[in-house]
Amino acid sequence: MRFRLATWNINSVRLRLDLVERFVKTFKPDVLCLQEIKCVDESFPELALRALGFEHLAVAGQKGYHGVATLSRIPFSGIERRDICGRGHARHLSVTLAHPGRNKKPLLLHNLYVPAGGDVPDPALNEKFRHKLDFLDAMAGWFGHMRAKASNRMILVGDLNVAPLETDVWSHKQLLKVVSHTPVEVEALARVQASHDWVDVMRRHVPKEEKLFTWWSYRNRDWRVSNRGRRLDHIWTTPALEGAAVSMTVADATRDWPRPSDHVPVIADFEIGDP
DNA sequence: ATGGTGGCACCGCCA
Repeated sequence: MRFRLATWNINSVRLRLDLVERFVKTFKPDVLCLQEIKCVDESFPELALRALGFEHLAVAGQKGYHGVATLSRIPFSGIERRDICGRGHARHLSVTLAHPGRNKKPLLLHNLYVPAGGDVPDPALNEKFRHKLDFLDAMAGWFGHMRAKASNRMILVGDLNVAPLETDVWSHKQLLKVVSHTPVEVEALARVQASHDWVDVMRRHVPKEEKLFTWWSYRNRDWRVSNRGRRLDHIWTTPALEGAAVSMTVADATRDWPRPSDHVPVIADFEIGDP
């Protein structure tokens, strides 16, 4: 089973439908996970995306904010939306990809949008930061609980809104007190990662000494020159799929397309064996 | 030390 998987925080799917079309025609993903679609299910541009070849769609929308969607050329079953922190936000969607192989072991794909967390990195002063930490803890608890079960073939993608490594930000020192790179968030994300022994696919392909970003603020005029980026978007797999991601690309060319998202897509090619 | 931009819904919130 071979397929190309992409994840992209699109920052309004309706406004940037043309960018999605251009991305799909250029990079030809088989499965595309979107975050921040910013629309309710009813106004999701399903027909236009079906026309691009994605016959299988799962949408978890919400009015105005957040929202995730998973589009696929590969059939899937078992769509699940999970309200991870109990606030009614649409921040998670998982689908079970059908495996054409003989053993048909399920492959569970999680699409996540972790709360950004506001500006003040203090849970006592900033409820949004509190929510972010709670959300990450809930993720760790949930995946830790799942660990006992048979779900050993999972992929997790999305905007996790945390840049864990020093080289995941343009300046480790200058961002230590900036939400997305504070030690308390990095530790919380590390607990999520440890909860199911998740493998950081992007860093299996790019050494941790090298800078690697997926997001550049709209406030930086010349984003490529100043290069004040962060790696907020991630692709993880369970250890059973370690090595299945044979290549990885950050499609940063999209950041120069007209009216871009502030995030760029991350792409991984998977080759998954039968058992 | 500050402010810089963008989307959606509504006269601010969230990123």
